[in-house]
Amino acid sequence: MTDMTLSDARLSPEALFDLPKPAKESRIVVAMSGGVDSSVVAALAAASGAEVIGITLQLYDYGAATGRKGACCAGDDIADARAVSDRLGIAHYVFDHESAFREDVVEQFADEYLAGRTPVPCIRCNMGPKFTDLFRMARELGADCLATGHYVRRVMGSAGPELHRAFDPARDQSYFLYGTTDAQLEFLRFPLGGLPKAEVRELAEQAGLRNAAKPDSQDICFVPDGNYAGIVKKLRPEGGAPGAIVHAQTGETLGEHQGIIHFTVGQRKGLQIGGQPEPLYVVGVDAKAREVRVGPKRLLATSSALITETNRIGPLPDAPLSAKVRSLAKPVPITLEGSLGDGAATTLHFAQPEFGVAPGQAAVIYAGERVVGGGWIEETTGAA
RNA sequence: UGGGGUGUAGCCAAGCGGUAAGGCACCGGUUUUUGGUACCGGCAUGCGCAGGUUCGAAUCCUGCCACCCCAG
Repeated sequence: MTDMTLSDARLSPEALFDLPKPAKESRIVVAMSGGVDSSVVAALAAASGAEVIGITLQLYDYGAATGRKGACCAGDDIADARAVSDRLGIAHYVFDHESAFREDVVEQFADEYLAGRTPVPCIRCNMGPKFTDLFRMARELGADCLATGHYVRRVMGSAGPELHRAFDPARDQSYFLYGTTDAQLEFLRFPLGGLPKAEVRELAEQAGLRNAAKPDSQDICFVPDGNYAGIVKKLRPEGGAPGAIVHAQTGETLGEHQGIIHFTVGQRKGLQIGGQPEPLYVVGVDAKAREVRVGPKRLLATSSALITETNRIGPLPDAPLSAKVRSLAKPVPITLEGSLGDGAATTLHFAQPEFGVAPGQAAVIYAGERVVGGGWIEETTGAA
């Protein structure tokens, strides 16, 4: 780690970009958010000798998010991406994708909450603006590949490229990329998937990037100060309509809430119901009745989940499968009932009861380190 | 009106003369490119009010107040 430089063997163009022709004859488009990670990707690409074009998408009105630290793709971030590109001597384009992002990601985000579900905007964003729009632009620019700063690995298998979890499990972002299609994966490169974060920061410093010490992004990029409900209510005021908090077993009304958009299955905090012998968790959200159903933790136990709009990456292996139903979780053993991919609906059975499985979230399916695919959680069945 | 009971933090609640358990809620922190979860920490100079007994009272005594139940 101490002797690391941009000419390190592990950081060779072959290892990082797997180009179809010599680097000197290649053109790499880098998706630059303005953060450290994608900046380092740009630096690595530039060091490979290839022609590099950085692209930054402006996804939302950053005026609204001014002063926010750790946001991606806006304001200072765009300036950072530009400054990094200048320093590296690469071309850099900024495209205004605000309206598309608003339609594909933000509006849907709000609608999901209104329907009593819990969306994952980062996945929608990857499926739409990042891997569809950016993908097309890179193609149009005659690029040989599109490189991003995601912490996942693209590994060549016998049947083509596979998507694998990051080398650094603490950084793995595969949960957010299950929707990647085979065609996209063919063209995509994830140079950081094999590196620990600390090393990436070191590379940023060595390259003299001004955002080397920039905080990691977190929360939702278009939500200033983490108050997602505020955004939803701004877009859909009806989301703040009050309703009852009802005990799922006794039917007793325990309290009132200020809008179902504030709640998600598995949530414990914010119910403001005291005097209970054990904590209460949200076990269901009834959007029609504007009712939040609560109960003890054991009511969260789920034995299976119906997932829809499934995607499969590469062939389904003959190997034990596991799944993550949230970003921060260890994959748990599962079996599938039904086919995976091409948008089919499939039922996923947990070997052991899983707690806090929320409709609207993604279930991402793994075979060991490999991401096999996934889908949106439509409904769940209690283990009781 | 008579008889009985209860009043301890936002809520539930232990304590029964030795200097305020615990749970829920709430707040803060850690973790984290979704929402959450989990973990750690904080949270009554005070026990309905006013007197009294005692070295010492939430705990004993007296009075008052409030609420609940039964009776009529």
